[in-house]
Amino acid sequence: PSLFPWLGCSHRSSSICLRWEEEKKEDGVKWTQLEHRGPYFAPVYEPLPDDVRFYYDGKPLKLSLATEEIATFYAKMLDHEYTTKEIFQNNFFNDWRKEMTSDEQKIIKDLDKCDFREIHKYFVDKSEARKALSKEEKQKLKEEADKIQEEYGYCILDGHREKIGNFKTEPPGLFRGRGDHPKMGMLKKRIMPEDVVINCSKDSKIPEPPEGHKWKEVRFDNTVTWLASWTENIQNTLKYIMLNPSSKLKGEKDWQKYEVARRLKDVVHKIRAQYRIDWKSKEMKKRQRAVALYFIDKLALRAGNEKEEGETADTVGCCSLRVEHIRLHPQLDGQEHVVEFDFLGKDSIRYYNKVSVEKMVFKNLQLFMKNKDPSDDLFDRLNTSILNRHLQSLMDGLSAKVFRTYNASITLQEQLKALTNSEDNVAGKLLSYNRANRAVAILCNHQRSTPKTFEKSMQNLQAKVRQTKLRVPRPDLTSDLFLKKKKLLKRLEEQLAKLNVQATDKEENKQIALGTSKLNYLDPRISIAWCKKFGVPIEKIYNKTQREKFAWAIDMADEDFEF
DNA sequence: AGCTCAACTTAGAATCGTAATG
DNA sequence: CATTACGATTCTAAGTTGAGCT
Repeated sequence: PSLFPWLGCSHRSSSICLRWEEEKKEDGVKWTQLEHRGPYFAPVYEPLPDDVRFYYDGKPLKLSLATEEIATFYAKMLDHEYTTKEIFQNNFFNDWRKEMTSDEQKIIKDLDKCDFREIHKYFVDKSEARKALSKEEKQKLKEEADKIQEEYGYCILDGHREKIGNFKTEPPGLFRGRGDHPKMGMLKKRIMPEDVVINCSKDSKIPEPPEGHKWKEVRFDNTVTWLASWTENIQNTLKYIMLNPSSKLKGEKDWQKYEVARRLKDVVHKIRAQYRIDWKSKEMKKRQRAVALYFIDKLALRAGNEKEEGETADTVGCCSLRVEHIRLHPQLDGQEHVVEFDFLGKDSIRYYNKVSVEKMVFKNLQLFMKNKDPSDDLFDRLNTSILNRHLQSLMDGLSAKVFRTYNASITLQEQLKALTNSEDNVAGKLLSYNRANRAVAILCNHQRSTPKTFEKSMQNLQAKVRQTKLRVPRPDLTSDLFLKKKKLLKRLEEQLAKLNVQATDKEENKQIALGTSKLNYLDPRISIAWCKKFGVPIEKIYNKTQREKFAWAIDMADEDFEF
């Protein structure tokens, strides 16, 4: 039986199977029934034992409960790099002082005189103690967590029991922005039921707020998919409780995303031809649009919205590139018309690339940069809204990010075709798969910091390779002795090959994160078709969670699937 | 056209749990 | 059996998009 009966077998014969689908919803309507228990709130603050003290200017100082709680947030982070940063310290201290009693404010005036070390040690010990718990005690904790998950972790959506993605409110703490964030260290306040808006269906069992509390609001909006929301106090933006990726709602949306990208495949040649023509347009605006689109298409850059200065880290995408982010080289390393990109993108991840571009693009860039300061916008006549409006006019549903999805998926398909050798064993095929995946991750600039244990674990692996090599019997033994060892030889050679593959894969993966593209950019049907075609079990490619997320694709893709 | 904002997807780091190893 | 290593999972920040307003 199908995991996704509502999908029917529409990929094979949509007209016949429509009857399996649920009642078609009106435009914008996301559900007809939604019932849940509301968010699970972060545990209340437990005061420190009396023997764990905070010191000011060398002397112990008993803090009020609220002040102490915020002190523990800082204390817990003491050995993190964040606490060495001046902005972090200042933001923390400002916000902390705001929550102090007036007596405390009179005393605590200098963060440098605050000694959190005893509190820090208390939490380190506590976490050690947790790790050292007996099997039974750990089991008991696990059961308690499972019970909460069971009670709050699911909702009913249109008759199906669905897993919720994030059913807990975010606990209070100190804001940890990425990169050079001006708000790092600010106090993230505790979310109370009075901050929370509940969304559910009118006729469902309305969730009860915790004893003695009220919800901010209960609404019945079936045009949105969230179950609860609140406004976060750092950036003053909304946070939502939403469904898990394994849910039908998210799955269908995911499917739809890849179908849009597949439609782009049909018109991308036309679009490319058009932007080449537009490079010569007499309208500056059109030229900028055409060059930006070329970057988005060729380099898989993000759209690049404008950001409010001073509110977030200074990062850019395509439309928000500044003159200082590129350098033009008429010649470089034997190539012509080279553009050197160097900027911080999403999450302050550096994008560095040297690309040889078409002559017309190069000339246009020179033109766009003429008489500008380094801090001026490269595309001063363009923004994401203009670009996306244009893209929408070229194809229904087309926006800048569709190019990332399209180029990622088509690259995976092409690379799999080029790299897979049907003669290889499963390990060899998996290396090819990972390499194809890696080509996409590199295209999308999905980086990670080299794992702390990388060098060590690489050395361990190399040592293992050496050991295995030593055990391989040598043909210089007398020939019948050698023949007897043939079986062993074969086994060891296989093992050795596998280890070498592992080592290669590991090294190539040092600073590349494969997960993001796998989860968000690669049409899962490509991978599933590949698995089926080459006899690789799907579990080798997708773990349990991933198989749940991609259930829709596992259900529909056969080995002939073409993106 | 430009601005603001809600709603949603995408992202790497931190933490957790378990399998491999000694 | 204890420790380590690593994949899985959780967490929540940081993007994109388009609607609605002026």
